[in-house]
Amino acid sequence: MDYLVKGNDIYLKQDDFDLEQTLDCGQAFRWEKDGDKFFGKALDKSLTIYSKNDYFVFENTKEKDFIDFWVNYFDLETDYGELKELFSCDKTLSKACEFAWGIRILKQDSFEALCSFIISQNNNIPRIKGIISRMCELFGHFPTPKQLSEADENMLSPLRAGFRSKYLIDCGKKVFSGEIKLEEIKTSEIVDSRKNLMKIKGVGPKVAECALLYGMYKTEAFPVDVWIKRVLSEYYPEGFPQELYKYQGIAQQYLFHYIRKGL
DNA sequence: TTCCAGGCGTATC
DNA sequence: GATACGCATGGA
Repeated sequence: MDYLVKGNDIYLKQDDFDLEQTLDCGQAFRWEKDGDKFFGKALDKSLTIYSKNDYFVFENTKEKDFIDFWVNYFDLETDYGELKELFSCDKTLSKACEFAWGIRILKQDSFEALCSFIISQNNNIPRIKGIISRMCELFGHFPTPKQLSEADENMLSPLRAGFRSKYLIDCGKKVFSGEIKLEEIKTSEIVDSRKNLMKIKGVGPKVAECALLYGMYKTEAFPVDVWIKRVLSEYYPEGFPQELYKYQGIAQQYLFHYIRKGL
């Protein structure tokens, strides 16, 4: 980890990292750009970050928070250069990685990722951000399982989440009661993890896959939405390369960004 | 006005 | 197991 402490800020040198690409590629929904700075939240933490010359500046950040939280959140200990090399064996992926060279997978909190992607269904990214923002405003922070379990649809009406409100409540109830144990799901075999997540109303194959990839860092989880469906039918009619299985979720993120913004 | 968005539950066969 | 349809909301 190549960083230094300067006043109240942390200066980090990091390859394969672009803020815009990482924070605005549809994996997290609580980051906003203001000029050249990004302001965002993850669980109860918040951060202002921007790039300056060869460095990423973590503004007003304690070294302890950087080490204990943000290093993991931004997945700084994974070598994305190595991953991109692995992906370069495939022509389409190679182009996607060239275009979206600075994407990293954010290691988000499991409950936050799960709720976020429940909200994402049949929805567009600006609206997903709006609903999550209003939800955090309503509760004062990202809601806990307990808080969602105690909510009712009327209480959640300010979110304008539509039919997804009842799904959020069911998710809160099942996680809070322990019927769904996210910590166990994190460490179990992915087949079992999927099966368990889908016991929650409003969690189907796509949402489960997103929760696994972004909230539990199962890099083989492969969310297929309308965009990835288009990529698969156009460029991978024979199926996705099996030799990339272990990291196909990360590959998917490069492809997702590429097809939406690069073509 | 109609279509679409990081889908899913339900009914029906 | 596959397919069809409705669903809340708001921007294009």
